[in-house]
Amino acid sequence: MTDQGRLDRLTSMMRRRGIVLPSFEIYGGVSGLIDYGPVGARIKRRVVESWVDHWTSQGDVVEIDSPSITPKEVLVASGHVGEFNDHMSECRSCEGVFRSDHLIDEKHPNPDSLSGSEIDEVISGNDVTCPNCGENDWSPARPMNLMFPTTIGAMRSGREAYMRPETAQGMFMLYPSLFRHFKQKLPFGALQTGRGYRNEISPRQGMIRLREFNMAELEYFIDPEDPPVGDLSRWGSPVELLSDPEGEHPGIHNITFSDALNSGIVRHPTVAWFLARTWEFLVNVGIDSTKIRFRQHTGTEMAHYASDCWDCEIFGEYGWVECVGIANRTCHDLESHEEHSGTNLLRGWRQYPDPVLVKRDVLSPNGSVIGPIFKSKSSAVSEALSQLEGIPDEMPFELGLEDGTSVQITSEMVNRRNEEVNVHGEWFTPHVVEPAFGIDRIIWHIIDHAFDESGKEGEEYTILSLDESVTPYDISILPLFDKDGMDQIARSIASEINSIPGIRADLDTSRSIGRRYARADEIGVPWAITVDHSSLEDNTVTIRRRDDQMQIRVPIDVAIDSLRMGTLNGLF
RNA sequence: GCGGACAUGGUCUAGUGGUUAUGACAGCAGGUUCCCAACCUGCUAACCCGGGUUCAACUCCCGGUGUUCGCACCA
Repeated sequence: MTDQGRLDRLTSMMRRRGIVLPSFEIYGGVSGLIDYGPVGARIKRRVVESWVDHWTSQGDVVEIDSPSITPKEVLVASGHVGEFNDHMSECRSCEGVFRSDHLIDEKHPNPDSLSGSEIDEVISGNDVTCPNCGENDWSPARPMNLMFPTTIGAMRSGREAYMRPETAQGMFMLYPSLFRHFKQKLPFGALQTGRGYRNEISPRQGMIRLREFNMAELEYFIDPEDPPVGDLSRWGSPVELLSDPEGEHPGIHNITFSDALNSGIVRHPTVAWFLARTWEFLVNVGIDSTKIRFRQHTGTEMAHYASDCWDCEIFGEYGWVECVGIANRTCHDLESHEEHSGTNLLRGWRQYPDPVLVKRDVLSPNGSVIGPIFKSKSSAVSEALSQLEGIPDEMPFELGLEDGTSVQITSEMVNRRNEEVNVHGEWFTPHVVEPAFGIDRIIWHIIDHAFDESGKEGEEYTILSLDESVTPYDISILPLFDKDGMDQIARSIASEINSIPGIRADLDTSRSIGRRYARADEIGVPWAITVDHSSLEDNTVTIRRRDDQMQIRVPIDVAIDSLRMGTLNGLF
């Protein structure tokens, strides 16, 4: 943590200037919910757009968009209903509340797997005392799910559902469509940005822990036997990696991504690629590269779905904060959804380099004999015959059926046949590498890192030195005086600039010019055009650069064209 | 969720059981000013919500909500 004053000034500024404010404030506010105001919403839009661009520019990643409301079955399969569901036990003596599984960690090999009543049995059978007051007087364990429950449809026929705790399930639901879209070839990825909902017990720290928050997640589907290996040599500078203290390379490493992979600190090549691309994104939107580090999860803190996980942490006013999680979710989700839904569409096809000729003996059922004998059971008999591994040498033999019963098969019922087939490939469940971004946390740190109070000529002065890709406005248009024709020129410049797609100008006409520069600097507007008396005579304006307050004079059309082309810096 | 502290214009704040509830900054209108929060005049704008005590509550009490600190929690 750094000095408290700066955090207060920063959050005050963000309220005052309409960046981020508490929601529903006239009704007292709700903790864990925030609004982006007129300035903040533009910053957020640009951060999200940069993020989507960053990943879709890879060419094998597409954007999708799916509902927040998610039927319960989906979240049962994903594990969120079960695992996401911590039990809490309350001490009747001191009213302390504790996670039940933590209380019985040492009394039971796998406390996570227990139901509420089983937990209570373990607690009462083991003389578990309250860590706070030492008493042993527990109320029954209560499940405390962090998801917001809701109902789809009205009345009793409604279907149980939850607000999604992550956007990732949307990508898994759409896997069959994505597989077709990518011509049935891995690897490919899909991403979406949107809201996620977690009913946090006690959200604190402003926009760091929210109950409704903006996520941006990418699911990258790969063949685990042929994981894509990106070119990591593009990133030459070392990055801070804190590897698993229980792993093979414990400790802090200052190392390039490429060396981290080669030395085995990062275990998976595709994960390494996403670490590097994540770092690149963060730096591109203005995160200070010296305040980024990656931390590998230990086995015990890993989410239920992940087999390997790195957090990207960013340092700011709240210390090191996890802003991105990069997880190798393996085949967990797709496999579980296949099982729960009964579909077989969540697979990838692995083509063999050369077809493999497979010879095998099969017993093909003779329907005209089997039918009359087994009647309603006959289709089960045929099915069992086709599943048979290893053909019995002697007839008759006992054939086990799926329902547990068995039947006598005689030689008249089957034809022994020698089958030869060319096998061209095989189905498998793809693995998933997932970078999951907390957009609100990233926006916080972008603004934190840009918030520069170093002052100007000894006076207090703040500049929000945002990267140009995420500023709320691209430029301010300032008539030196709001009269004498300067107002007219300023208005027409503003409207011409605003007609350029994706570029926004802010026209500010009130109070002194210095005050207006200060207002623009405070919210990070990188450029200002000032219309003055000379503009009336020769159609020139001055362009002011936020970061050094330098000014140059150019013709109006040069200013606008350079803004359009993004080449204003070249004029200085 | 527990315990403590706190809650006054947009922001930061002063203060009182009873008169018109401070001040600064920001904002608005006008004046002035030929480029970096200047100055002058005027203006807008607040006691978190609900109960209770009291002749009278922004002030005291209780509850709620929010903020914050510590504990717990953070998949």
